[in-house]
Amino acid sequence: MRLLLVEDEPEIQDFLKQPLADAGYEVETAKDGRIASQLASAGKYDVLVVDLGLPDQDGIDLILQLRQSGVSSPVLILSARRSVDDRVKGLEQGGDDYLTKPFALAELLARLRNLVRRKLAASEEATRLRVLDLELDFIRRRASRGGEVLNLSPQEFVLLEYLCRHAGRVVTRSMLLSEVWGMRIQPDTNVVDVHIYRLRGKVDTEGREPLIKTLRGIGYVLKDR
Amino acid sequence: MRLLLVEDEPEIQDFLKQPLADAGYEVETAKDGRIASQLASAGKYDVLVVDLGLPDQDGIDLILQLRQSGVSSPVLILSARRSVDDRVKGLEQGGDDYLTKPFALAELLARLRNLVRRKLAASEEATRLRVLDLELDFIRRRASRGGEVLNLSPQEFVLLEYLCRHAGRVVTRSMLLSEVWGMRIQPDTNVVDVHIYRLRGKVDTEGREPLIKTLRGIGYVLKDR
DNA sequence: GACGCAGATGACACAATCGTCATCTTGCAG
DNA sequence: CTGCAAGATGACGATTGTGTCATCTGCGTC
Repeated sequence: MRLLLVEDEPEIQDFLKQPLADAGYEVETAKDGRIASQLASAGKYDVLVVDLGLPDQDGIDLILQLRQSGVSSPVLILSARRSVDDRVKGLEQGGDDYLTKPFALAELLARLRNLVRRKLAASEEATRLRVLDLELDFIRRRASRGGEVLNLSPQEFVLLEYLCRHAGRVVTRSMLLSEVWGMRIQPDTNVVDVHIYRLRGKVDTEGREPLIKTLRGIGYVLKDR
Repeated sequence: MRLLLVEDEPEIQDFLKQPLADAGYEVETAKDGRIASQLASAGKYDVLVVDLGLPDQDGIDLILQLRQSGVSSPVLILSARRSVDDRVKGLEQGGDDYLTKPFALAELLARLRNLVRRKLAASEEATRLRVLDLELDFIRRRASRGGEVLNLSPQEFVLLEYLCRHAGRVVTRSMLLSEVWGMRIQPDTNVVDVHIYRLRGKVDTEGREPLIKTLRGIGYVLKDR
């Protein structure tokens, strides 16, 4: 994890640098806003620690400026300003967390870990979907069951995605036709049946518990437990 | 935004409920761990506010339990326990933020907004990619330029994705062959050239500034500014 | 300015995907 | 138990996607 520490006081820098490194961060430091801007725009940091009291610029302005130029890494603000107003302002203007000095090192570390963890978790959640032993990866457009990759056609993947997003709930033919196939009007067709059939051939292979259930006269359900 | 407030003291509940509603949250409340578990597992909340001092269960245990059962919404801990140890423990065991009582309403609101905003931003970032006026949507597998949707084949999409993820940097043929086509050994082929050609026909259409540049003898670059 | 080669382009063939249809199977009502 | 209708299955043809090859173009060198 790459971390940018923006802090002008050498004592605090020294106080933080080693423990942060011990905690597994690759730490780089900037002692004023100008340097921080340069570093942050160039390198990709996983998290930033910003002291508000900088010699050349207000820390809040620095953060606003970074956000403007597309830096979206989480920012933890470190500040001697303890008032509610200051805290609220910091949190609203692009800071993701706010810690007042004096602070406990352990708490700083815990909060940093959290910022990073939250971001990873959110990405993970947005790009993957799991239903029982079924797993969809939307970035790679790959599905797997029990760890084994399924060789799905594009359409099959979309169909399975829809089923997974509605796992445990009934899905009718007309829902599928309009949502997956984008057919407003629904002519006499059995595309859905055929695709479900093909999908079953790949997902519910012999020896596995069948996940795609038929509800006669209604539609289909994907088992979710 | 749906918010679950887990708090046993009626005064604090009352104190918070209206302001939270005013801030735009649909608030539901639980006065002990059991009720909170039920509600949280059933409904999808965008954020949880949990008081640690519950009558039937320690709040930390509740959070651990929720995480276990797959609830991944961000949690803000509210607590009278002010020690560093308590705060660190709360933050490490599944809490995403920790506010000690007494607290300022404005700060609670600011921190809540932050939790939600962060999560949305991270999802957004993970599922979309923008390079100049080019935009890729990985969930829908759609690319657009200047708002206009491009009709790309699967392979073309993957190629464009690779170019975008390396925008501004040189991409050689052999990089593309191994990363996009998965070819370890690289026979004499011009697939890359052909696909770049086809991609250009859709991305760099007439009247637009060409984004896919050729570096003779080296490879290609996607312009990023 | 001519030449040579990297890259662009156009045409083709093969492969994968997708929707339709005809037929078979099976759950269920009577 | 029987018959029917919903759904499953198998096969086919149209369409689209993808890689190869032959040829053309134009950049950079001499």
